[in-house]
Amino acid sequence: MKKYITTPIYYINGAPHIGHAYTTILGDVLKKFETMRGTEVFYTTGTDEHGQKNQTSQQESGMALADFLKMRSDNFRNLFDKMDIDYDFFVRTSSDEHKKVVTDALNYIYNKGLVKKKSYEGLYCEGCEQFKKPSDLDEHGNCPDHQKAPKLITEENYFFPLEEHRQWLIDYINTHPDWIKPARYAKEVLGMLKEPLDDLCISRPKNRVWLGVELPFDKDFVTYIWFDALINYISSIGWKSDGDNTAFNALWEHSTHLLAKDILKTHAVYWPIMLKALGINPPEHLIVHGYWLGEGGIKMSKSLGNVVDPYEVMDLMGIEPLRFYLCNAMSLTNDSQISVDLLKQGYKVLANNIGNLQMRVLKMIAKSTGGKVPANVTLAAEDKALLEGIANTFDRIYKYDDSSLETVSELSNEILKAGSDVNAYFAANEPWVLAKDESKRARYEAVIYTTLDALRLIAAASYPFMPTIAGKILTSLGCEATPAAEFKPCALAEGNQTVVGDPLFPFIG
RNA sequence: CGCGGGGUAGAGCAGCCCGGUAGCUCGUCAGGCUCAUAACCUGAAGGUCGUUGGUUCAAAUCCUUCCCCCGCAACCA
Repeated sequence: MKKYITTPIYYINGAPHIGHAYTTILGDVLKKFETMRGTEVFYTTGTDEHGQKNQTSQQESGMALADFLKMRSDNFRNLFDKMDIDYDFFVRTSSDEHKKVVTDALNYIYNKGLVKKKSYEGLYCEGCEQFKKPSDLDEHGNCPDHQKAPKLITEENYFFPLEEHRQWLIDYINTHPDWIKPARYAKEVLGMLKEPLDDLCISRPKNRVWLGVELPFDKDFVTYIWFDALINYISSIGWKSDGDNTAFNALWEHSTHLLAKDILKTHAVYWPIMLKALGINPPEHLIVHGYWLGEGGIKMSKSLGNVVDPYEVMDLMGIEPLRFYLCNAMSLTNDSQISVDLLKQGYKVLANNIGNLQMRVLKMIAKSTGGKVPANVTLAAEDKALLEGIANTFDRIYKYDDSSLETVSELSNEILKAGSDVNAYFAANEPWVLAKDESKRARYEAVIYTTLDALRLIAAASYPFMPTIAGKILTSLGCEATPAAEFKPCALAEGNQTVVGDPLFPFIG
């Protein structure tokens, strides 16, 4: 089996922020988790480069269109590269390959008679360059952002009816309780489906918006940006409107879209209905997460000074501790707070629990045995219980049927708990006292072996979050740097040469 | 009554579905240890679990009243 994991494609009319970083990191962690347990993963991310705002920004920039789009897209790609994201494909909606699939998909539904043209009358705010609903306006009927009355305009557009599929979608959600995770977001979608669905407007007249995919059946229009953007999930893995889709189907069958809650409706309502029209099943899972809020639990904003910049915090603590922190701290059901103080706090826990544990045991053994892992040790019941407890916990998590937000959250928690347990074990057994008494040599070696083996298990379990650091810990124990998802106690080879290196989590103040 | 989520020690969170001595991390204080990265271990202080009423032998947990915060309702992870 091969799995397909996607992030949303990011809208390039803005700088990458911690939320983009998080979603993309989450996908990478899931990919590494799956890969470790032997499941191949095709992981995609990319950029959404069409639409009115990009068009306006490009014009203001004075740059050539292709250069402008590449520059903006690279803002994202460079961040992901700096974060060592192991994506398999980076999709750009401005690419010919993607546009062809959008065109094919439009033709496909058009030829099936699923698109209708009608005139649309609405209140259009020229400042926002958007249609406004009456409920969007203030008490004077003005646009709240521009303090101006919107104009009533009429324009022809192409529409894709959704309402006839509403009951099907409700039934689908009710019969597939794992489709949208966590479950609270499935509830939210069911709420959206209580009211009839308006037809989805899938076109924009070129005189307003020209940056997009031209409609194949009417050259005066481009495709609505969301219709275009969602298609990336199938264009990235080679869907064809006519032709052999064997490879596509195999991958699509185990597909997971990661997304934040703000784009739930597009992914859980529009997208499955679009797919249905194309004769494609819904993706296997939607994994939805909340927002990162700034200090005080309020939205990040530059004026409040509570923005957490991904580059800044990466420079502060390193990408891998940041990955661990974000996966550990994101709430399963709520928005989560993030600040430099909280990040430092999370880093400190990692450094003290795991970094310090590695250092204390390695330095001790370097003095007593020249760094060799003790051989022929006899473990006490307490030693075995500790190792079995840790191994069984990780083994259980790594054998879950699915991997999701809950999985990475539980795994990260158990890693920290194991670190605490081993530190407590180490202190309780006082190997530094045992070392001074030659008659207690056997016990000393058993305690050291147990601690080293526990550290091995913890490092292996940490691999999806911190591949390089986990690899360094494993190498320092004389093990392979790339672990498999096998969590057996007492599997550390006796006689391995251990090496004391530099601190893996240096003090950051 | 538009939909959904939240309100638990100074801070950040878990527990709530399947009622039964209120838990974790950070911070604070005291003690211990000295192998180790301003580290580690142990203990303590600190919460009437937003509010009202109810069900129950028993409610953070179930039902109910009200208050507050946040998100969504064609920008944005």
